[in-house]
Amino acid sequence: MVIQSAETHTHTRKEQIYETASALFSVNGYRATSVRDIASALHLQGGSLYAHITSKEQVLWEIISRVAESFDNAVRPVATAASAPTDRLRAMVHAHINVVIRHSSHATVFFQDWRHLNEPRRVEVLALRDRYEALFRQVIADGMAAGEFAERDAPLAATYLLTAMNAIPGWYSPDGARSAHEIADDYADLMLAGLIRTGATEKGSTT
Amino acid sequence: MVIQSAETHTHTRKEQIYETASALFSVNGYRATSVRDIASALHLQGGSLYAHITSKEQVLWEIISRVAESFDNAVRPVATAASAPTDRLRAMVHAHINVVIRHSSHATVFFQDWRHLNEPRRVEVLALRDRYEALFRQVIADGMAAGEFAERDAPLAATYLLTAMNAIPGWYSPDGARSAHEIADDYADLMLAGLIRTGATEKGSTT
DNA sequence: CCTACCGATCGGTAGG
DNA sequence: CCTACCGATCGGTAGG
Repeated sequence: MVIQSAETHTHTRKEQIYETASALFSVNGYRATSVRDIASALHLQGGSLYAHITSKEQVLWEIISRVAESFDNAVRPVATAASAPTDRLRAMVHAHINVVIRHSSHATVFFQDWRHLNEPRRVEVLALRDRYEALFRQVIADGMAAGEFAERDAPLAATYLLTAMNAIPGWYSPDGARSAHEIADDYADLMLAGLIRTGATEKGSTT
Repeated sequence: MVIQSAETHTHTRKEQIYETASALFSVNGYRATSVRDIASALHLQGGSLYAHITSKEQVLWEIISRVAESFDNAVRPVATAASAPTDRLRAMVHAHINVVIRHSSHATVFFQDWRHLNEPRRVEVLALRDRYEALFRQVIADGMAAGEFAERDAPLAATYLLTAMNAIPGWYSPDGARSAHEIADDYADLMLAGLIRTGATEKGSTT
């Protein structure tokens, strides 16, 4: 076999189900996608899915928990690196946007359908999310403590940045004019300019 | 009768239905909210709603088209004012965030459930939205042409700002530490700092 | 993995 | 605005 599948672990049926479900959920939403929609996209009968899954909600959980882990794996290392806050934040923006675009449909399902998880999992994913977003709040707070960033509301700035990045799958097209890397650069520029101390050289800021 | 209703036009049954539906859609989503959920929140039987509405989707359309109009009414006047781009953009951010917070549930339904509109309306709301977002793209482009803002990707900057503002109902709480006005101020500051020409006084920018 | 089925619920209507 | 109902579809299961 010379040509490999474009997807990552699409060899097993289980993985195919997750990929197909993710694609359908991301476009139509979890509640508007039936188990039979997923099955027929795989040329299966409705009930046949249950040889591989235990419930529709378990599929949702699988999609969401996996992409949550991808975000953490990609961003936590650069967030906790030894470099300056400015450099760390720029690297985090690149890492986050990379995941958001590479796992576009999974990320969309995460952000749009987490409400439909049942109760132990719903609260768990919110905790994971908060723990992750704390990485951004922390770097911004670090930048202020180090004097690189002006003093302002760090959690609000983190939310501003994160919500803008998380909306990218809603409008991004791989055929569009801008690559993921260019978008990440622009977003980091816009954010950093808003944070960095003006008149950093301490001359010429006496307007 | 001394005490008035807290809601705006809650006198007619139709308006009560739209308000109730908006509250339920915004929390659980359009597809996860049944016509009977709306009815029972109003202490009615399921079928009784159809004395006032023609379909569930018409209710969705009413909610979405009205809040879309609210956005336009609030922002278009300040977007087309005679003032400088910097001042106009700041005023637009305030006006937009005001609508987003004052009509929180309607705005959430707009952003999260427009996909569930049927076809003539779905494309219509997308056109309205694009026409509206063009106001932001235009002011940013104006600011660049006037030399107030540095040259960059204006549509991308507009998307960055709009998506961040539109996510506010997802985390904002009226009991929280920050008022709508303070959030608008901070968001405008963060955005404008990212756009405005550095070293505007043309001295001290020779790093 | 299929056929055939389960009870529950969906949006909507008739007829008052 | 209610009672009673419609056909369609839902997530999930039995038994092979």
